[in-house]
Amino acid sequence: MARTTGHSRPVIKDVAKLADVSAPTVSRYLNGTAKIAEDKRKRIAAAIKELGYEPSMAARALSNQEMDSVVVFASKPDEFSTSATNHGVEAAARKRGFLLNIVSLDESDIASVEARVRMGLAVRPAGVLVYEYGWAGVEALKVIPQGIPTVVVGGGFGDGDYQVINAEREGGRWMTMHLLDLGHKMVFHVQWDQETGDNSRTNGWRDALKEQGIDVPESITVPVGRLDKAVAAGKKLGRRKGVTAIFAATDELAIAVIKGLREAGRKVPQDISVIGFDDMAFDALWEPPLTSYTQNFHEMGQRAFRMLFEQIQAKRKGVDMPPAQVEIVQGRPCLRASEAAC
Amino acid sequence: MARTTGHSRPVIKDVAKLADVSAPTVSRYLNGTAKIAEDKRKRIAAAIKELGYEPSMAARALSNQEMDSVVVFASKPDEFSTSATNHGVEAAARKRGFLLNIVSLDESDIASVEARVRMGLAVRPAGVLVYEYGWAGVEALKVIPQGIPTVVVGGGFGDGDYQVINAEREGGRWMTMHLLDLGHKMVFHVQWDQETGDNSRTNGWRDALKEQGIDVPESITVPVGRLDKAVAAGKKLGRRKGVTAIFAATDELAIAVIKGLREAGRKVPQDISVIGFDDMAFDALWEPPLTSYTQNFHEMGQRAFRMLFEQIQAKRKGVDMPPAQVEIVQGRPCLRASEAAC
DNA sequence: CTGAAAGCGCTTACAG
DNA sequence: CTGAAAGCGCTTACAG
Repeated sequence: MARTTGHSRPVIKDVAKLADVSAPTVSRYLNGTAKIAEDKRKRIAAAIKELGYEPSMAARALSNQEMDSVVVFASKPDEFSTSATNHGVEAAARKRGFLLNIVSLDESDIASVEARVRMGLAVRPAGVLVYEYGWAGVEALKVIPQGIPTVVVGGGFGDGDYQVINAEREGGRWMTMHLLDLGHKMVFHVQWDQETGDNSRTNGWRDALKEQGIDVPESITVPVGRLDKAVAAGKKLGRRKGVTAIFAATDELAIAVIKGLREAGRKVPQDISVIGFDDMAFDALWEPPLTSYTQNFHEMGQRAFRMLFEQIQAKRKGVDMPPAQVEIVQGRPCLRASEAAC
Repeated sequence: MARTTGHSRPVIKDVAKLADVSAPTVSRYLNGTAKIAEDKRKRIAAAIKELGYEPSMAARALSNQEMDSVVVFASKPDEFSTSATNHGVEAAARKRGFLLNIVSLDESDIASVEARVRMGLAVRPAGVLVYEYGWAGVEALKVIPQGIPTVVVGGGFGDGDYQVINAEREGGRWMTMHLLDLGHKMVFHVQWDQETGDNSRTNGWRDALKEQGIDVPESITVPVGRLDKAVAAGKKLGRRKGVTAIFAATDELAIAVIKGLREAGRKVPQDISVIGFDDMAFDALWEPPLTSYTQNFHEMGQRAFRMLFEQIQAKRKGVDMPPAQVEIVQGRPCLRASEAAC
């Protein structure tokens, strides 16, 4: 024998003995994998309760060849979108008795992405969720072996067979259209200078303009994180003729642009309307209160888990995988007071 | 036999066979638990590499009676403090080959806290971290059995044998002192109407005032989340004689107070200085740029894991637990332009 | 509906 | 330094 046993926590055998049945029967009871005689059911239930028995996930995992858990590979761990999505995933997973492992993919070169994926997979999770908010998610997808249930969260269309994405492009279109409806003849767009996917708010801006037969100008790009440059861009816009409406790709950008506009002597929203995107906590307190668009990351997380769970169940039952699907989670405009009719 | 084997992933036996040694030898190699002849080491290393072998954490956990993982019980999953701390924990855990499980404790009644703790413990994690930013953390602590390595994160002094907390009280003292140093004779304090622990910024405010021999007034409380009430409180303060400096317990509160002050016709910082706490993303963009105080949650998370890991190692080696300890993580003032000399 | 047996992939006391 | 054996706590094919 390896070491002394001295159970501190009850194991299935203890339950079986107390209920006067065999361990497999307890197992079947627990997993609903066979019918159990009513009297035995009762005795088992009572024994579990009396002992405070909780099955060992490790033992179960060893037997099942996989854990009742899912791992999320998160490309931008410090962002609100990530933590809100995580929370949604966790809530949905918990209902199914699944545990959540988080492994972050930030700040990593490609080699390290692979190492982290291997590490996350070492527990043999039943499935994985990859957040494709950043490039690291894309890399992770490449090294995750086939056959393990996967859903891609937050990418563009076509990045995976199973995806849940937010209606970002639609949101951008909506916001732009809103400005157009207010009578503005043109809406300018300021964005960070980084690649955006197909499903981007920026493309939504283009969609709206095209829909109205307006020639789409170049968007104004600002080096990532350089708020001062965004202020400068705002100032420049403020001096330019014919600028009456601006859709900023993020609230931060909107605020910086407003600052620049003021430096150029323009008033918001009287002279120029400015709206943002993301609905950050401070928007309502801003002067003027900033109109924005909110995305429902918590909902995304929940749906992503459910989509993953369907695959997991199909795999466990040995039936066909559900058909490929992409779910789109709607967001919602938050109208405040930073825009006005033209 | 239970089911057909058909190894998709290599197991220790495969490595052993390829390296022409026994499985226990591979195990000892992997865990450094015995000396291995040099030639065998080489063969084993080569075999592992060739096969792309990764030990099964589940099997290991079953044998070791515990998993190489830690679980965090997070009382306020949606807050920045939580996700930043998580990230720090995860980074430190990863270096030790430990996985992180997150179980959130929000929105739960007491009964559900207990169920979640049981669930989190079902994997037999090597240790647990409980975030005591909210009451749920306190409850969780009550139901976590003795003997499992635990560290309390973000509570007050004395909430556990092992704690890491931020220098919040000291931060509050520092901020208040800063205002006093600028020549203000009194500093008022606005806070949310919720219980704050011993280690609170509010107590730091009291500390500073007392230190300077100033009678400590009642702090001004605002119902949680009611920003409009905070604006009203600011307005009231603006009309009151002799108010020259306000330390708001959070940046949101500071901004709302400033709004109220302006409604009362006062200028910030010319007439009245206002500073916040937490250093939120928008502070620098505010008008005026808001002076605040930043806490290092990422660092807290890292230290918390390391403190936990020491206990885990002690327990595994069977040596004495490290002495009880509380580590304090320093924050840092972020001086901007919302305060001025009196 | 139910039990005895074997197996999941590791680790460790035991005996060289 | 190293191997054969037994055990960790479950699950499942097999045979009633």
